[in-house]
Amino acid sequence: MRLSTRSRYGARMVLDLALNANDGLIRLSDMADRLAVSVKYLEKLVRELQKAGLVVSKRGPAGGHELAKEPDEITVGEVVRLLEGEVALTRCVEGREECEYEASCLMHWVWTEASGAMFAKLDALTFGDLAREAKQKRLNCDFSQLKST
Amino acid sequence: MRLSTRSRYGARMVLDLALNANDGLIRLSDMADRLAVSVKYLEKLVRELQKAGLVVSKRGPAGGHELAKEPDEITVGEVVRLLEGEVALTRCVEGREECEYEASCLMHWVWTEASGAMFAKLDALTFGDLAREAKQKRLNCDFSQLKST
DNA sequence: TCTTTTTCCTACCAAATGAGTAGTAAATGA
DNA sequence: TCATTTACTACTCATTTGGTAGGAAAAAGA
Repeated sequence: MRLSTRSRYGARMVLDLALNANDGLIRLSDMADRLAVSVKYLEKLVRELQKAGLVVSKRGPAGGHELAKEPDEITVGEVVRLLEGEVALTRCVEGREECEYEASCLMHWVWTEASGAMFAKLDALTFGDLAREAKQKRLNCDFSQLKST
Repeated sequence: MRLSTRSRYGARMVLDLALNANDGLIRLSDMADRLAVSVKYLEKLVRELQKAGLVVSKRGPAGGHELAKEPDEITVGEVVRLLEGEVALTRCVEGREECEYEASCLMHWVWTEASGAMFAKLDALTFGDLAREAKQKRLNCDFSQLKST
């Protein structure tokens, strides 16, 4: 029951874009530096954010990426749901696949409740909130120094 | 971010033991029938419940398993934590491994909050609660019929 | 004591998933 | 045209998950 690196890096990336929103388009190579994640991997993730309409990108020199919406309009839950392949605690809760046991299955209800509680938290939190928090606490959210240690 | 079958089957098993507590020792083969899971796999899981002091077992004819505590004293969270290898959303939150980024990492806090919310639910729910609920709703929690369909 | 029934234990295995890389094509600005 | 940057496809490799196999040890009854 681990969040995949996809969500974690993806969330870091959206936060990075939110924090650096004033600098215009952000290059992946810069983000890769700050986030301590390979360019190639971020590339993969950013395209998903893009397809979901969270990020817009531009190619060529002076190209890069930026958020397509206000940070306050992007929730953490949204990003996690997007990048995390399997978003519910159990397959049956997700509703993709039907659960033959559902009717007689009490546990089904338990898992639904539990993942509901988690997403309630994540959905209530926007990247605007996080960006403000980071600024207030003077967190630069730059992992590049720490990388070597 | 999926619960493994270990937790799910494990929780089903504890619930089964709670529901059939009056029948004395429960054999794995019976549970395997009701839960629609192989004996071999349950065997593996029950031993972990046992080592954690949730279940006591006896060998030989008329042997079997039973809960070592009252169902009301076993929470769902406890069982999940036990059987789920990785219990926090991220490795760093779990605290096993130290997170070099922790200090400057806002996301760290987010994941902590989210998994906290989930476990708050799971920890608040005992198998006693579930057993009463099942009885009240007349759920027998027997998956054996459904298996074939 | 012998047999049967049950749990206990150690390996092993196959498929899926996760995490990431390689290589190339397509824009774009100078 | 050339350097730079994203876009895309395909592949790889290690780890995890979800089991299975085969037997050993205990216990109860005949």
